[in-house]
Amino acid sequence: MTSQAEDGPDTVAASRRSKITPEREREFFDAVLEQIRECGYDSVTMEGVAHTTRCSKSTLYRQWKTKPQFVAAALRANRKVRFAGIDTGSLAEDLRLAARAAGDWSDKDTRLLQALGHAVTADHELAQALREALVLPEIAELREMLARGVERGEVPADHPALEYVPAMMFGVLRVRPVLSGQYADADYLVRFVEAAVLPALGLTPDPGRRSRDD
Amino acid sequence: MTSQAEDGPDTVAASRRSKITPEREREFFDAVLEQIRECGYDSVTMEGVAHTTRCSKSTLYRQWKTKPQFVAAALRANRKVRFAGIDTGSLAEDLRLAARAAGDWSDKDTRLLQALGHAVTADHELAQALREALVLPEIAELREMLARGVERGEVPADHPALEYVPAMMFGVLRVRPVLSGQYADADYLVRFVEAAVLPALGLTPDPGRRSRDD
DNA sequence: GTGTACCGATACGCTTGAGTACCGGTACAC
DNA sequence: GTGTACCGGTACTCAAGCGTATCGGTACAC
Repeated sequence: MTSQAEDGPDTVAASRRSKITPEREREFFDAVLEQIRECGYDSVTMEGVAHTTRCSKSTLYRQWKTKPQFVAAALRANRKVRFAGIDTGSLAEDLRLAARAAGDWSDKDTRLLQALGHAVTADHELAQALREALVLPEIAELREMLARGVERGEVPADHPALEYVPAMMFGVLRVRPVLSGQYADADYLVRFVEAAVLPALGLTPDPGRRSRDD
Repeated sequence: MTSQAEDGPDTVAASRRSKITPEREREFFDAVLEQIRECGYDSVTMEGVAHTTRCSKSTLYRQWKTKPQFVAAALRANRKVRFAGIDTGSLAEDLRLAARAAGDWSDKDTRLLQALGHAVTADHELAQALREALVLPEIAELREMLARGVERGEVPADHPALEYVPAMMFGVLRVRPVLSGQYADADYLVRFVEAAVLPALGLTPDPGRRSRDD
C-alpha cells in the first residue's frame, strides 16, 4: 500500500500559490458534504458543488484530481473531536454527556455515513477517510472513557459488556432512523444510556430518573 | 397519495399471460438484489440484471415500468419471517436463538440495507418496500418475543430497557462492519446478547452473578 | 508597467445507463 | 395449421455527468 495521498493533496490552499483561502476551501467541503447528505454520493455532481459555491468546475478539478479524492479530502477536513473534555470522574455521567453530544450531530453524521455507506466499498481511500472522520475518533474517545471508568474501579476490567459499549452506542445512533424514521436526538440517546448501557455495565442508573434537566 | 401499486404490478407472472414462471421471476429478483449488494443501488443496471439472468432488457421492462419499481418488487418478494418458531419459553434463550439466526443473514441483509440506505430517500415506494422487507418483520418478531417474556414475568412490563432491545440488536448487527470491518456473525451476536442485552434486561446470563445491586 | 498564474465561464468529448422500438423466433390456444 | 402474444436480441434516443480544453479577466510579484 502506497500512501501517496497523505497530507499533500488534501489541503492544497496553502501550497501551490492557490488563491483559494482555507475559508473558501471550507465552503467547498461543506457544500459537497451537504450535497452528499441530501442526494447520496453517486448523485453528487461536481457541477452542483461548483454551482452552489459559485465557483467553476475547473477550479475544483485544479485542486483535486477526481471526485472521490475531492470527497475524501472533504471528509478528512471534517475530522473533529466529538467528546472532547468529557471527563467528569464518573463513567455514568461521562456516558450521559457523550450521548448528549452525539445526539447533537446525530442528524448530520448519520446521514453522511448512510449516504457514503456503500460508495465506500468501491474506493478504498474514501473508505479510510470516512472511518477516520466519523468512526475511529468517537470510538477511541469512548474507549478511553471506559478505560478511565475501569481504572477508577467503577467497572471490573474484564466486564464482558465493556467491549460492546461502542457498538451499542454507535449502533443505536445510526440505526434509529431506519427503525423509527427519526434521527436519534440527544434525549433519546441519554435515555438509552440510562436504560440499557449503564445496566449492562452493572452501573445503577439514577434511581429517581432525573436524567434531563440541565 | 394513492396506493396504486399494491399487489398488482409486483408479481406479474401469474397475470397478463406472461410466460415468466414464478421461479424465473425469483431469478430476476435474486439477481437484482445481489447486484445491489455488490455494487450499490445506483450502480445496478437493468442491462446487468438482464445479462446475468440471460433475459433481455425488454423482458424486464415489460413486467416492471421502471428500475425503482422493479427493485421494490424484488424487495417485497424477499419478505421472510426471520425468527419463525423461536419460542423456547425463556426470553434469554429466545434472544440467543434470534441472535444466532440474525447472524446467519447478517451478511446479505446488512449489505442490502447499507446499499439501499440512501437510495431510499429518493423513492418513497422503495423506502416502504425496504422497511417491510428487512426491518419491520424482525422488529415485530422481537417485540413479540419480549412481550412473551414479560407475560411470563421474566421482565417487568415497565422495564426501561425493553423498548431499546430491538434497536440494540439491530444497531449492533448493522453497524459492526463499519466499526470492525467484518459482518456480525452469529457467535458475535450471541456473545453480545449474553454480555449486554440480557444484563440490561436484568436477566442473569449465568446463575453465579447478579448484576443489579441497587 | 509587465508578466505570470490562477480564477470563472463555457463548451466540448466521451461514457454510461434508462427506457423505447423493432425484429425474428417460438410456444401455446384453438 | 394458423394466429396471437410473448420472448430474447439488438439498435436506438436521450439525458446526465465526469473530466478536459480553451478563453478572457484579474490579482499579485517584481
